[in-house]
Amino acid sequence: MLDIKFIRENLELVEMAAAKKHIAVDLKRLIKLDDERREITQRLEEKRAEQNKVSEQIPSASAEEKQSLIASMQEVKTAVQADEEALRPVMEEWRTLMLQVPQIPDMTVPEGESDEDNEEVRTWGEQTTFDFEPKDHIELMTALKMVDFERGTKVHGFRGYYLLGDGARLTWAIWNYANQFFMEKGFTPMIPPTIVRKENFYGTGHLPNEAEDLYETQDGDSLTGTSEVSAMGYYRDEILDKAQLPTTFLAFSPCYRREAGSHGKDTKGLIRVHEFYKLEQVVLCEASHEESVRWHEQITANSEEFMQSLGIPYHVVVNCGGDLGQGQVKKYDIEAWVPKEGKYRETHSSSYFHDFQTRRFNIRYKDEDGTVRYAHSLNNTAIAAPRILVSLLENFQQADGSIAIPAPLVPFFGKDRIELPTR
RNA sequence: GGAGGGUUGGCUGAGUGGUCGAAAGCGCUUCACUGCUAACGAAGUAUGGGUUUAUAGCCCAUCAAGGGUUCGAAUCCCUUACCCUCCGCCA
Repeated sequence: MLDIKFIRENLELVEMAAAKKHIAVDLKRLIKLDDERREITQRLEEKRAEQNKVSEQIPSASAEEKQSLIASMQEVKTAVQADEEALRPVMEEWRTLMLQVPQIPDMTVPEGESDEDNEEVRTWGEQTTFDFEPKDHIELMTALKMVDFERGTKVHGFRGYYLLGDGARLTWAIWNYANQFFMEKGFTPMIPPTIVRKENFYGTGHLPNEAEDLYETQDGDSLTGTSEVSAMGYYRDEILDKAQLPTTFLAFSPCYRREAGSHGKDTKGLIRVHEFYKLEQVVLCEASHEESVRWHEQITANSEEFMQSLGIPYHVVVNCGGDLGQGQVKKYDIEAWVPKEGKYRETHSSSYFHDFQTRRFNIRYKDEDGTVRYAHSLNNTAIAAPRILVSLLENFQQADGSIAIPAPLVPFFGKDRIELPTR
Protein backbone atom coordinates (compact mmCIF):
# COMPACT_ATOMS: atom_id res chain seq x y z
CA MET A 1 0.00 0.00 0.00
CA LEU A 2 1.27 3.41 -0.89
CA ASP A 3 0.15 6.64 0.73
CA ILE A 4 -2.53 8.27 -1.42
CA LYS A 5 -0.79 11.61 -0.88
CA PHE A 6 2.42 10.13 -2.23
CA ILE A 7 0.56 8.74 -5.25
CA ARG A 8 -1.00 12.12 -5.98
CA GLU A 9 2.28 13.96 -5.67
CA ASN A 10 4.36 11.42 -7.59
CA LEU A 11 1.92 10.17 -10.16
CA GLU A 12 4.48 9.84 -12.95
CA LEU A 13 6.79 7.86 -10.74
CA VAL A 14 3.98 5.47 -9.79
CA GLU A 15 3.03 5.11 -13.45
CA MET A 16 6.62 4.23 -14.28
CA ALA A 17 6.68 1.74 -11.41
CA ALA A 18 3.56 -0.01 -12.69
CA ALA A 19 5.03 -0.14 -16.18
CA LYS A 20 8.33 -1.53 -14.93
CA LYS A 21 6.52 -4.22 -12.96
CA HIS A 22 4.15 -4.93 -15.85
CA ILE A 23 1.20 -4.27 -13.57
CA ALA A 24 -1.93 -2.70 -14.99
CA VAL A 25 -3.64 -0.24 -12.68
CA ASP A 26 -5.87 2.66 -13.67
CA LEU A 27 -4.20 5.50 -11.80
CA LYS A 28 -6.16 8.21 -13.60
CA ARG A 29 -9.32 6.60 -12.31
CA LEU A 30 -7.85 6.42 -8.83
CA ILE A 31 -7.06 10.13 -8.82
CA LYS A 32 -10.53 10.95 -10.06
CA LEU A 33 -12.05 8.81 -7.31
CA ASP A 34 -9.80 10.42 -4.78
CA ASP A 35 -10.97 13.85 -5.89
CA GLU A 36 -14.52 12.70 -5.33
CA ARG A 37 -13.60 11.19 -1.99
CA ARG A 38 -12.06 14.42 -0.82
CA GLU A 39 -14.92 16.53 -2.04
CA ILE A 40 -17.65 14.39 -0.47
CA THR A 41 -15.70 13.94 2.74
CA GLN A 42 -15.20 17.65 3.14
CA ARG A 43 -18.91 18.33 2.61
CA LEU A 44 -19.80 15.55 5.00
CA GLU A 45 -17.50 16.85 7.70
CA GLU A 46 -18.99 20.31 7.51
CA LYS A 47 -22.44 18.87 8.03
CA ARG A 48 -21.26 16.72 10.89
CA ALA A 49 -19.71 19.76 12.50
CA GLU A 50 -23.09 21.47 12.23
CA GLN A 51 -24.79 18.44 13.75
CA ASN A 52 -22.34 18.34 16.62
CA LYS A 53 -22.71 22.03 17.30
CA VAL A 54 -26.49 21.96 17.42
CA SER A 55 -26.57 18.73 19.38
CA GLU A 56 -24.74 20.52 22.15
CA GLN A 57 -27.43 23.18 22.28
CA ILE A 58 -30.44 20.86 22.26
CA PRO A 59 -30.33 19.63 25.89
CA SER A 60 -30.26 23.14 27.32
CA ALA A 61 -32.75 24.64 24.89
CA SER A 62 -36.32 25.45 25.83
CA ALA A 63 -39.02 23.03 24.75
CA GLU A 64 -40.01 25.28 21.89
CA GLU A 65 -36.47 25.85 20.63
CA LYS A 66 -35.78 22.18 21.01
CA GLN A 67 -38.57 21.31 18.58
CA SER A 68 -37.31 23.66 15.90
CA LEU A 69 -33.69 22.62 16.36
CA ILE A 70 -34.61 18.96 16.04
CA ALA A 71 -36.68 19.68 12.96
CA SER A 72 -33.77 21.50 11.31
CA MET A 73 -31.41 18.72 12.26
CA GLN A 74 -33.66 16.21 10.55
CA GLU A 75 -32.85 17.93 7.30
CA VAL A 76 -29.15 17.90 8.01
CA LYS A 77 -29.42 14.23 8.82
CA THR A 78 -31.00 13.50 5.45
CA ALA A 79 -28.21 15.42 3.74
CA VAL A 80 -25.58 13.56 5.76
CA GLN A 81 -27.11 10.25 4.77
CA ALA A 82 -27.12 11.27 1.13
CA ASP A 83 -23.40 12.07 1.30
CA GLU A 84 -22.70 8.79 3.05
CA GLU A 85 -24.55 6.94 0.33
CA ALA A 86 -22.57 8.78 -2.33
CA LEU A 87 -19.28 8.08 -0.57
CA ARG A 88 -19.82 4.35 -0.22
CA PRO A 89 -19.36 3.23 -3.85
CA VAL A 90 -16.50 5.72 -4.28
CA MET A 91 -14.65 4.28 -1.31
CA GLU A 92 -15.26 0.72 -2.41
CA GLU A 93 -13.68 1.32 -5.81
CA TRP A 94 -11.01 3.53 -4.26
CA ARG A 95 -9.93 0.72 -1.93
CA THR A 96 -9.94 -1.83 -4.72
CA LEU A 97 -7.67 0.35 -6.82
CA MET A 98 -5.42 1.26 -3.89
CA LEU A 99 -4.77 -2.44 -3.36
CA GLN A 100 -3.53 -2.66 -6.94
CA VAL A 101 -0.99 0.14 -6.80
CA PRO A 102 2.52 -1.30 -6.81
CA GLN A 103 5.46 -0.35 -4.63
CA ILE A 104 8.11 1.64 -6.50
CA PRO A 105 10.98 -0.65 -7.54
CA ASP A 106 14.53 0.42 -6.79
CA MET A 107 16.56 2.17 -9.50
CA THR A 108 18.94 -0.78 -9.60
CA VAL A 109 16.19 -3.23 -10.58
CA PRO A 110 16.72 -4.24 -14.21
CA GLU A 111 14.02 -3.94 -16.83
CA GLY A 112 12.42 -7.18 -17.93
CA GLU A 113 9.27 -9.21 -18.17
CA SER A 114 9.93 -12.51 -16.46
CA ASP A 115 12.52 -14.54 -14.58
CA GLU A 116 14.22 -15.02 -17.95
CA ASP A 117 15.34 -11.41 -17.65
CA ASN A 118 16.80 -11.61 -14.14
CA GLU A 119 20.46 -10.67 -14.02
CA GLU A 120 23.21 -12.68 -12.41
CA VAL A 121 25.08 -10.62 -9.82
CA ARG A 122 27.54 -13.21 -8.52
CA THR A 123 28.28 -16.90 -8.44
CA TRP A 124 29.77 -19.07 -5.75
CA GLY A 125 31.37 -22.48 -6.19
CA GLU A 126 32.08 -24.51 -9.29
CA GLN A 127 29.34 -26.12 -11.29
CA THR A 128 29.83 -29.72 -10.20
CA THR A 129 31.39 -32.10 -12.66
CA PHE A 130 31.37 -35.90 -12.48
CA ASP A 131 33.54 -38.61 -13.93
CA PHE A 132 30.44 -40.78 -14.19
CA GLU A 133 26.93 -40.26 -15.46
CA PRO A 134 25.11 -38.37 -12.68
CA LYS A 135 21.59 -39.20 -11.66
CA ASP A 136 18.79 -36.78 -10.89
CA HIS A 137 17.42 -36.47 -7.36
CA ILE A 138 14.41 -38.61 -8.19
CA GLU A 139 16.54 -41.58 -9.22
CA LEU A 140 18.91 -41.09 -6.33
CA MET A 141 16.28 -40.75 -3.66
CA THR A 142 14.14 -43.53 -4.99
CA ALA A 143 17.09 -45.91 -5.13
CA LEU A 144 18.14 -44.96 -1.60
CA LYS A 145 14.55 -45.31 -0.36
CA MET A 146 14.50 -41.69 0.77
CA VAL A 147 11.27 -40.84 -0.99
CA ASP A 148 8.12 -42.47 -2.28
CA PHE A 149 6.39 -40.51 -5.01
CA GLU A 150 4.02 -43.27 -6.09
CA ARG A 151 2.42 -43.65 -2.72
CA GLY A 152 2.63 -39.87 -2.34
CA THR A 153 0.35 -39.41 -5.32
CA LYS A 154 -1.82 -42.32 -4.22
CA VAL A 155 -2.49 -40.62 -0.91
CA HIS A 156 -2.22 -36.91 -1.67
CA GLY A 157 -2.63 -36.71 -5.45
CA PHE A 158 -0.59 -34.80 -8.02
CA ARG A 159 2.73 -33.58 -6.56
CA GLY A 160 2.34 -35.77 -3.51
CA TYR A 161 5.41 -37.32 -1.87
CA TYR A 162 6.57 -39.14 1.21
CA LEU A 163 9.99 -38.53 2.67
CA LEU A 164 11.21 -41.76 4.17
CA GLY A 165 14.17 -43.07 6.12
CA ASP A 166 17.26 -40.98 5.38
CA GLY A 167 15.11 -38.63 3.33
CA ALA A 168 13.16 -37.68 6.45
CA ARG A 169 16.25 -37.83 8.65
CA LEU A 170 18.27 -35.58 6.35
CA THR A 171 15.42 -33.08 6.24
CA TRP A 172 15.33 -32.93 10.02
CA ALA A 173 19.09 -32.54 10.09
CA ILE A 174 18.87 -29.58 7.70
CA TRP A 175 16.19 -27.91 9.82
CA ASN A 176 18.17 -28.43 12.99
CA TYR A 177 21.37 -27.18 11.46
CA ALA A 178 19.59 -24.15 9.99
CA ASN A 179 17.98 -23.43 13.34
CA GLN A 180 21.32 -23.39 15.05
CA PHE A 181 22.96 -21.40 12.28
CA PHE A 182 20.38 -18.63 12.22
CA MET A 183 19.85 -18.48 15.95
CA GLU A 184 23.55 -17.73 16.24
CA LYS A 185 22.82 -14.73 14.01
CA GLY A 186 20.38 -13.48 16.61
CA PHE A 187 17.09 -14.47 15.04
CA THR A 188 14.19 -15.33 17.34
CA PRO A 189 12.80 -18.74 16.49
CA MET A 190 9.09 -18.76 15.77
CA ILE A 191 6.55 -21.43 14.92
CA PRO A 192 3.61 -19.43 13.56
CA PRO A 193 0.08 -20.47 12.66
CA THR A 194 -0.51 -21.58 9.08
CA ILE A 195 -4.30 -21.28 9.08
CA VAL A 196 -4.78 -17.55 9.05
CA ARG A 197 -7.26 -14.83 8.24
CA LYS A 198 -7.36 -13.34 4.77
CA GLU A 199 -6.40 -9.88 6.02
CA ASN A 200 -2.88 -11.19 6.63
CA PHE A 201 -2.50 -11.99 2.93
CA TYR A 202 -3.64 -8.49 2.07
CA GLY A 203 -1.01 -7.32 4.51
CA THR A 204 1.86 -9.09 2.82
CA GLY A 205 0.54 -8.27 -0.65
CA HIS A 206 -0.32 -11.84 -1.63
CA LEU A 207 -3.92 -10.72 -1.93
CA PRO A 208 -5.82 -9.56 -3.86
CA ASN A 209 -3.77 -10.77 -6.83
CA GLU A 210 -2.64 -14.25 -5.85
CA ALA A 211 -5.93 -15.69 -4.61
CA GLU A 212 -5.68 -18.64 -6.98
CA ASP A 213 -2.60 -19.95 -5.28
CA LEU A 214 -4.15 -20.12 -1.80
CA TYR A 215 -5.83 -23.07 -0.20
CA GLU A 216 -8.95 -22.02 1.65
CA THR A 217 -10.78 -23.47 4.60
CA GLN A 218 -14.55 -23.73 4.77
CA ASP A 219 -14.42 -20.93 7.37
CA GLY A 220 -12.95 -18.47 4.88
CA ASP A 221 -9.41 -18.61 6.21
CA SER A 222 -6.43 -19.64 4.11
CA LEU A 223 -3.35 -21.78 4.53
CA THR A 224 -0.11 -19.84 4.38
CA GLY A 225 2.23 -20.44 1.48
CA THR A 226 5.04 -18.92 3.53
CA SER A 227 5.43 -18.12 7.21
CA GLU A 228 6.11 -14.52 6.15
CA VAL A 229 2.32 -14.09 6.23
CA SER A 230 1.78 -15.03 9.86
CA ALA A 231 5.12 -13.66 11.04
CA MET A 232 4.26 -10.26 9.60
CA GLY A 233 0.75 -10.45 11.07
CA TYR A 234 2.28 -10.85 14.52
CA TYR A 235 2.60 -7.10 15.13
CA ARG A 236 -0.45 -6.00 13.14
CA ASP A 237 -2.07 -2.82 14.52
CA GLU A 238 0.71 -2.31 17.03
CA ILE A 239 3.00 0.60 17.79
CA LEU A 240 6.40 -0.72 18.79
CA ASP A 241 9.10 1.01 20.76
CA LYS A 242 12.03 1.90 18.61
CA ALA A 243 14.16 -0.22 20.95
CA GLN A 244 12.30 -3.28 19.65
CA LEU A 245 13.76 -2.71 16.21
CA PRO A 246 15.20 -4.42 14.38
CA THR A 247 13.01 -7.43 15.07
CA THR A 248 14.29 -10.58 13.43
CA PHE A 249 12.30 -13.80 13.36
CA LEU A 250 13.31 -17.19 12.13
CA ALA A 251 9.89 -18.60 11.36
CA PHE A 252 9.45 -22.29 10.66
CA SER A 253 6.28 -23.62 9.14
CA PRO A 254 4.77 -25.90 6.55
CA CYS A 255 3.92 -24.01 3.36
CA TYR A 256 0.90 -24.72 1.20
CA ARG A 257 0.71 -23.68 -2.43
CA ARG A 258 -1.90 -24.64 -4.99
CA GLU A 259 0.56 -23.92 -7.81
CA ALA A 260 -2.39 -22.87 -9.91
CA GLY A 261 -1.21 -21.91 -13.35
CA SER A 262 1.94 -24.01 -13.22
CA HIS A 263 0.42 -27.43 -13.86
CA GLY A 264 2.83 -28.25 -16.62
CA LYS A 265 5.97 -27.10 -14.79
CA ASP A 266 8.30 -29.34 -12.81
CA THR A 267 5.79 -32.13 -12.71
CA LYS A 268 8.28 -34.62 -11.31
CA GLY A 269 10.35 -34.59 -8.19
CA LEU A 270 10.68 -32.24 -5.28
CA ILE A 271 11.19 -28.92 -7.02
CA ARG A 272 7.56 -27.90 -7.05
CA VAL A 273 5.22 -29.45 -4.48
CA HIS A 274 1.97 -28.41 -2.85
CA GLU A 275 3.30 -28.66 0.67
CA PHE A 276 6.78 -28.20 1.97
CA TYR A 277 8.59 -26.74 4.94
CA LYS A 278 10.55 -23.58 5.19
CA LEU A 279 12.57 -21.58 7.66
CA GLU A 280 12.16 -17.94 6.85
CA GLN A 281 14.04 -14.82 7.92
CA VAL A 282 11.58 -12.03 8.63
CA VAL A 283 12.85 -8.59 9.59
CA LEU A 284 11.20 -5.39 10.76
CA CYS A 285 13.53 -2.42 10.87
CA GLU A 286 13.30 1.32 11.23
CA ALA A 287 11.94 3.38 8.38
CA SER A 288 15.04 4.27 6.43
CA HIS A 289 16.02 3.20 2.95
CA GLU A 290 19.61 2.69 4.11
CA GLU A 291 18.49 0.35 6.90
CA SER A 292 16.32 -1.60 4.48
CA VAL A 293 19.17 -1.97 2.03
CA ARG A 294 21.60 -2.94 4.77
CA TRP A 295 19.24 -5.64 6.06
CA HIS A 296 18.48 -6.82 2.55
CA GLU A 297 22.15 -7.42 1.90
CA GLN A 298 22.52 -8.95 5.36
CA ILE A 299 19.73 -11.53 5.09
CA THR A 300 20.91 -12.39 1.60
CA ALA A 301 24.45 -12.84 2.90
CA ASN A 302 23.13 -15.02 5.74
CA SER A 303 21.58 -17.46 3.33
CA GLU A 304 24.62 -17.42 1.07
CA GLU A 305 26.83 -18.18 4.04
CA PHE A 306 24.55 -21.06 4.92
CA MET A 307 24.71 -22.44 1.38
CA GLN A 308 28.48 -22.02 1.35
CA SER A 309 28.77 -23.95 4.59
CA LEU A 310 26.94 -26.79 2.87
CA GLY A 311 29.15 -26.46 -0.19
CA ILE A 312 26.28 -26.14 -2.62
CA PRO A 313 27.24 -24.11 -5.74
CA TYR A 314 24.85 -21.25 -6.41
CA HIS A 315 24.47 -17.91 -8.01
CA VAL A 316 22.55 -14.82 -7.02
CA VAL A 317 20.30 -13.01 -9.45
CA VAL A 318 18.65 -9.65 -9.11
CA ASN A 319 15.05 -9.93 -10.22
CA CYS A 320 13.84 -7.78 -13.07
CA GLY A 321 10.82 -5.48 -12.77
CA GLY A 322 8.40 -7.97 -14.25
CA ASP A 323 9.46 -10.69 -11.81
CA LEU A 324 8.94 -8.51 -8.73
CA GLY A 325 5.93 -8.88 -6.52
CA GLN A 326 3.57 -5.95 -6.22
CA GLY A 327 4.98 -4.81 -2.90
CA GLN A 328 8.65 -5.51 -3.44
CA VAL A 329 11.22 -2.77 -3.91
CA LYS A 330 13.97 -5.17 -4.91
CA LYS A 331 14.53 -8.88 -4.81
CA TYR A 332 17.44 -11.26 -5.08
CA ASP A 333 16.95 -14.93 -5.74
CA ILE A 334 19.58 -17.43 -4.75
CA GLU A 335 19.56 -20.28 -7.21
CA ALA A 336 21.37 -23.54 -6.48
CA TRP A 337 23.16 -25.59 -9.08
CA VAL A 338 21.21 -28.66 -10.18
CA PRO A 339 23.67 -30.83 -12.11
CA LYS A 340 21.26 -33.15 -13.90
CA GLU A 341 19.22 -30.22 -15.20
CA GLY A 342 22.40 -28.31 -15.96
CA LYS A 343 21.02 -25.11 -14.52
CA TYR A 344 20.50 -23.09 -11.40
CA ARG A 345 17.14 -23.43 -9.66
CA GLU A 346 15.67 -21.00 -7.16
CA THR A 347 16.06 -21.97 -3.52
CA HIS A 348 15.86 -18.59 -1.80
CA SER A 349 14.04 -15.36 -2.39
CA SER A 350 15.17 -12.24 -0.58
CA SER A 351 13.17 -9.04 -0.76
CA TYR A 352 12.47 -5.75 0.90
CA PHE A 353 9.29 -3.74 0.85
CA HIS A 354 9.93 -0.42 2.57
CA ASP A 355 6.61 0.33 4.29
CA PHE A 356 4.37 -1.35 1.71
CA GLN A 357 3.48 -4.26 3.99
CA THR A 358 3.58 -2.40 7.27
CA ARG A 359 1.09 0.16 5.99
CA ARG A 360 -1.30 -2.63 5.17
CA PHE A 361 -0.65 -4.32 8.51
CA ASN A 362 -0.54 -1.00 10.35
CA ILE A 363 2.74 -1.84 12.05
CA ARG A 364 4.40 1.28 13.40
CA TYR A 365 6.99 2.35 15.89
CA LYS A 366 7.66 5.41 17.95
CA ASP A 367 10.82 7.29 17.11
CA GLU A 368 13.08 9.02 19.66
CA ASP A 369 11.29 12.31 19.08
CA GLY A 370 7.89 10.66 19.54
CA THR A 371 7.05 10.52 15.84
CA VAL A 372 5.08 7.45 14.90
CA ARG A 373 6.33 5.83 11.69
CA TYR A 374 5.60 2.76 9.64
CA ALA A 375 8.39 0.23 10.08
CA HIS A 376 10.14 -1.32 7.10
CA SER A 377 9.88 -5.05 6.43
CA LEU A 378 12.02 -7.66 4.69
CA ASN A 379 12.18 -11.38 4.32
CA ASN A 380 14.35 -14.09 2.87
CA THR A 381 14.30 -17.84 2.85
CA ALA A 382 16.64 -19.39 5.37
CA ILE A 383 16.18 -22.84 3.96
CA ALA A 384 13.30 -24.60 2.20
CA ALA A 385 12.97 -28.33 2.38
CA PRO A 386 12.56 -30.65 0.66
CA ARG A 387 13.46 -28.46 -2.35
CA ILE A 388 17.02 -28.01 -1.11
CA LEU A 389 17.46 -31.80 -1.28
CA VAL A 390 17.38 -31.58 -5.08
CA SER A 391 20.64 -29.66 -5.37
CA LEU A 392 22.17 -31.10 -2.22
CA LEU A 393 21.79 -34.72 -3.30
CA GLU A 394 22.58 -34.21 -6.96
CA ASN A 395 25.77 -32.28 -6.19
CA PHE A 396 27.03 -34.70 -3.59
CA GLN A 397 26.20 -37.96 -5.30
CA GLN A 398 29.00 -40.49 -5.67
CA ALA A 399 29.82 -42.95 -8.46
CA ASP A 400 28.39 -45.84 -6.43
CA GLY A 401 25.03 -44.10 -6.00
CA SER A 402 25.66 -43.08 -2.41
CA ILE A 403 25.54 -39.50 -1.14
CA ALA A 404 28.29 -37.69 0.76
CA ILE A 405 26.91 -35.55 3.56
CA PRO A 406 28.41 -32.04 3.95
CA ALA A 407 30.45 -31.81 7.13
CA PRO A 408 28.25 -29.30 9.06
CA LEU A 409 25.25 -31.60 8.66
CA VAL A 410 27.00 -34.70 9.94
CA PRO A 411 26.52 -33.93 13.65
CA PHE A 412 22.83 -33.43 13.02
CA PHE A 413 22.43 -36.33 10.64
CA GLY A 414 24.54 -38.79 12.58
CA LYS A 415 26.57 -40.14 9.66
CA ASP A 416 28.59 -38.83 6.74
CA ARG A 417 27.09 -40.87 3.92
CA ILE A 418 23.76 -42.13 2.67
CA GLU A 419 23.88 -45.64 1.35
CA LEU A 420 21.22 -48.09 0.34
CA PRO A 421 19.52 -49.28 3.51
CA THR A 422 19.88 -52.97 4.21
CA ARG A 423 16.19 -53.33 4.92
C1' G B 1 -21.57 -28.38 19.37
C1' G B 2 -25.01 -26.18 23.56
C1' A B 3 -26.00 -22.25 27.57
C1' G B 4 -24.61 -17.73 29.87
C1' G B 5 -21.34 -13.31 30.83
C1' G B 6 -17.89 -9.86 28.79
C1' U B 7 -14.66 -6.44 25.28
C1' U B 8 -13.91 1.43 27.39
C1' G B 9 -7.27 5.40 26.74
C1' G B 10 -0.17 2.48 28.20
C1' C B 11 -2.68 -0.31 32.63
C1' U B 12 -6.85 -0.80 36.41
C1' G B 13 -11.62 0.88 35.98
C1' A B 14 -16.40 4.41 36.12
C1' G B 15 -19.95 5.52 32.78
C1' U B 16 -27.28 2.42 30.10
C1' G B 17 -29.60 8.15 25.11
C1' G B 18 -27.47 14.65 25.15
C1' U B 19 -21.98 20.01 26.89
C1' C B 20 -18.35 12.10 27.16
C1' G B 21 -12.76 11.80 23.60
C1' A B 22 -14.68 9.82 27.98
C1' A B 23 -14.50 10.20 35.88
C1' A B 24 -10.96 8.31 39.25
C1' G B 25 -6.50 5.77 40.29
C1' C B 26 -1.81 3.81 38.48
C1' G B 27 2.09 4.49 35.08
C1' C B 28 4.88 7.96 32.09
C1' U B 29 6.86 13.19 30.79
C1' U B 30 7.98 18.10 32.34
C1' C B 31 8.16 21.82 36.14
C1' A B 32 8.50 23.20 41.24
C1' C B 33 10.42 21.62 46.06
C1' U B 34 14.58 19.08 48.81
C1' G B 35 21.86 18.24 50.85
C1' C B 36 20.64 13.51 47.59
C1' U B 37 16.68 9.97 46.83
C1' A B 38 11.60 9.04 48.03
C1' A B 39 6.99 11.31 49.23
C1' C B 40 3.99 15.70 48.56
C1' G B 41 2.48 19.77 44.84
C1' A B 42 1.50 21.76 39.53
C1' A B 43 0.90 20.91 34.37
C1' G B 44 0.75 17.51 30.58
C1' U B 45 0.09 12.52 28.68
C1' A B 46 -4.10 8.45 22.26
C1' U B 47 -4.50 7.50 16.90
C1' G B 48 -5.92 8.72 11.93
C1' G B 49 -7.75 12.49 8.55
C1' G B 50 -8.84 17.73 6.93
C1' U B 51 -7.37 23.01 7.15
C1' U B 52 -2.65 25.60 7.98
C1' U B 53 4.10 28.11 7.02
C1' A B 54 3.19 25.43 11.70
C1' U B 55 4.70 19.32 16.11
C1' A B 56 -0.18 26.61 17.26
C1' G B 57 -5.31 26.80 16.67
C1' C B 58 -9.90 24.99 14.50
C1' C B 59 -12.86 20.87 12.29
C1' C B 60 -14.12 15.38 11.43
C1' A B 61 -13.63 10.30 12.98
C1' U B 62 -12.32 6.54 16.59
C1' C B 63 -15.10 3.45 23.67
C1' A B 64 -13.50 -4.72 19.65
C1' A B 65 -15.22 -4.52 14.08
C1' G B 66 -19.26 -3.69 10.62
C1' G B 67 -24.35 -2.27 9.96
C1' G B 68 -29.01 -0.14 12.03
C1' U B 69 -32.49 3.02 15.26
C1' U B 70 -32.34 8.42 16.70
C1' C B 71 -32.14 15.42 15.90
C1' G B 72 -28.23 13.05 18.98
C1' A B 73 -25.12 6.42 20.60
C1' A B 74 -19.54 4.24 24.71
C1' U B 75 -24.81 3.72 26.22
C1' C B 76 -30.50 0.76 22.42
C1' C B 77 -30.94 -3.23 18.20
C1' C B 78 -28.54 -6.74 14.55
C1' U B 79 -24.17 -9.34 12.58
C1' U B 80 -19.08 -10.82 13.15
C1' A B 81 -14.46 -11.54 15.89
C1' C B 82 -12.15 -12.39 20.39
C1' C B 83 -12.07 -13.35 25.90
C1' C B 84 -14.28 -15.71 30.39
C1' U B 85 -17.63 -19.53 32.97
C1' C B 86 -20.40 -24.14 32.69
C1' C B 87 -21.82 -28.65 29.78
C1' G B 88 -20.38 -31.94 25.64
C1' C B 89 -16.30 -33.76 22.54
C1' C B 90 -11.06 -34.29 22.01
C1' A B 91 -4.63 -35.00 20.54
